[in-house]
Amino acid sequence: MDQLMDILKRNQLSVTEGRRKILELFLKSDGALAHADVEKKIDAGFDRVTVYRTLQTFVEKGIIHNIPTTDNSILYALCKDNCEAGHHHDNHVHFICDVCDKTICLEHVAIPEVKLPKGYQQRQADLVISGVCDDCR
Amino acid sequence: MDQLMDILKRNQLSVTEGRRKILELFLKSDGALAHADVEKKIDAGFDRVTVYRTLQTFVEKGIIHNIPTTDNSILYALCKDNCEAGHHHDNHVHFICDVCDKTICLEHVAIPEVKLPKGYQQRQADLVISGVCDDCR
DNA sequence: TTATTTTTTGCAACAATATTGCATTTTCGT
DNA sequence: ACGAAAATGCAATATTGTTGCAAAAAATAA
Repeated sequence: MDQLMDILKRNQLSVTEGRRKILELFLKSDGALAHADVEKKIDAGFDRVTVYRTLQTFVEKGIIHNIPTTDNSILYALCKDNCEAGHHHDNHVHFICDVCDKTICLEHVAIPEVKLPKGYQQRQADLVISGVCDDCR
Repeated sequence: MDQLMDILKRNQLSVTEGRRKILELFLKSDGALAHADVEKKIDAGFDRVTVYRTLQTFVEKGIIHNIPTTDNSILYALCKDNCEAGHHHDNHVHFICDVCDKTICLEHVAIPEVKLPKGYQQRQADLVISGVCDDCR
């Protein structure tokens, strides 16, 4: 299980217990995670600040990316292709259930091209679909 | 200018100065507004709590809706068609500029249908495109 | 390995944002 | 105008995110 270390090394990050644990959490959880989720699901007692900084670092390095939400929370999800820092062309489609609040990533769905007004340059596109998931019907 | 009163009445809301002012603000500003924007742009000194509650009420009534963002802020925008409370089929496309942070609503762009997994029911779809706007190039 | 440098962490304090209860005020229907 | 219902303001509280700095851990060099 050196996948964790690989990812961290590749991104020139020191390998620490906190980073390993958080990264591991993302690797084994299919959905997206909010800051609060990360804090809860990690048994070890890491400081809130550490979690904030770790997530921030991961985003900067392009290990994870954040997903738009309509409530004021930030959801983070793993970048499957571990894209280069700075330019993530992750065109993700996410489904948020109104009932159970779970967010899942629809990986196989592609976002069609959208024609933007003149002069607008697209970097990233996120499609967020909300409704009721299969479990909550 | 009884458009304001009309909207409020239609949604069974008492007509108060705060609600009129806030609704007016949305009507005359083309883009989306955050809570902070609303507070700033209203000259009258309304309590923060009132603004929170008003925005919440407007969302519940379907007068405004909120736009997904990747930072942890909530953006509100007017529902053009003043849809029924509860079911807003507002499939909005929004563009967020990475530089100036402005959010604009691309009204003429439609979100194509997306095939969801079995049992999933779509209520709303939001496409958020980020990049650089024409002004910031 | 040990010593030195660099990075990360935890703590504490702080700042910003959002929520709740309750008394007062305003609006609405009669 | 009057009484009932709804909205507001205030204070207190909760939640969430940030910053500075000293201690601890990890990386680098010898």
